[in-house]
Amino acid sequence: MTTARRAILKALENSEDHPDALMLHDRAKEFDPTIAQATVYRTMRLLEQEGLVEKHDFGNGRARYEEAEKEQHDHLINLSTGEIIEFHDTDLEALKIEIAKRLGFDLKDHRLELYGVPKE
Amino acid sequence: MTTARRAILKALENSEDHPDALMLHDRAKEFDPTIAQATVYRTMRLLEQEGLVEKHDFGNGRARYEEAEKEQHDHLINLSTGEIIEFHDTDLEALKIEIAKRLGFDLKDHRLELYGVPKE
DNA sequence: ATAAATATGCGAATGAGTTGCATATGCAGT
DNA sequence: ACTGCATATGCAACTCATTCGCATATTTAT
Repeated sequence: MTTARRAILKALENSEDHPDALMLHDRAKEFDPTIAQATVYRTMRLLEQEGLVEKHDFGNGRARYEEAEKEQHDHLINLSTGEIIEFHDTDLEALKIEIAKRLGFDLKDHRLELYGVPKE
Repeated sequence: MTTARRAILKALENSEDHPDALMLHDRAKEFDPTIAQATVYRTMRLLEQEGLVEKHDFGNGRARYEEAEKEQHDHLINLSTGEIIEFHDTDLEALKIEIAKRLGFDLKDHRLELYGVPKE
């Protein structure tokens, strides 16, 4: 547990917005001004492997991260603002498992993103 | 309509396996041996913009393509083999739209991939 | 406190995809 | 078919996110 890692973890805890590696680097600098980009990348990879963090690709070139804790959820991206909204739907979860089963598979993972614009 | 583009289109028609740009380049060489990578990339971008092709990211670094025609479908990736299976589920479609609506959005696009291993 | 193990910073390397530019090609209009 | 011009191509150089090598610094086990 190093200064750099503590800085990254704090930056992550303070972030509610699915930050990317660059944002995390900036935010972590507040707690460890000398932290390097490479360290952020290395640490995020580690955290992801440990299952403490989830990595997402919302299609903007950079990977985005969030703490892996809360109940399973999916994301809706507001195409007008880029805002990311989390949602959870039990029917949807069940349906995903059911579809995989129907195709002869055990569902191990999945990725669902909805892209939408605000109504009217 | 150039030789290079015809080659790429033929390569694409002959491909049932969601090829990436490298695979398409190789396959297009059969019809135009001097075709360049850059041309494949440029053409795929064009085809995607024209809506003739869909670009997917199945999480292996390279974008994968398929002709945009058939009815809307999602993908299940067999984690054991890398094979990509297409499926369509009406309930799922309806549910996605319904969830977006519930959150106050009109669904414009979505991305769903299931990752699974063969049962038992 | 010391040594062995691990993490860091830096800059260089990677790899997918893009781009600048000079040349080649497709496509009118004749 | 022929000329002109717009567009596409090949090539090599470039971008940008991410990774890596390595010498040094920090942790952790002893």
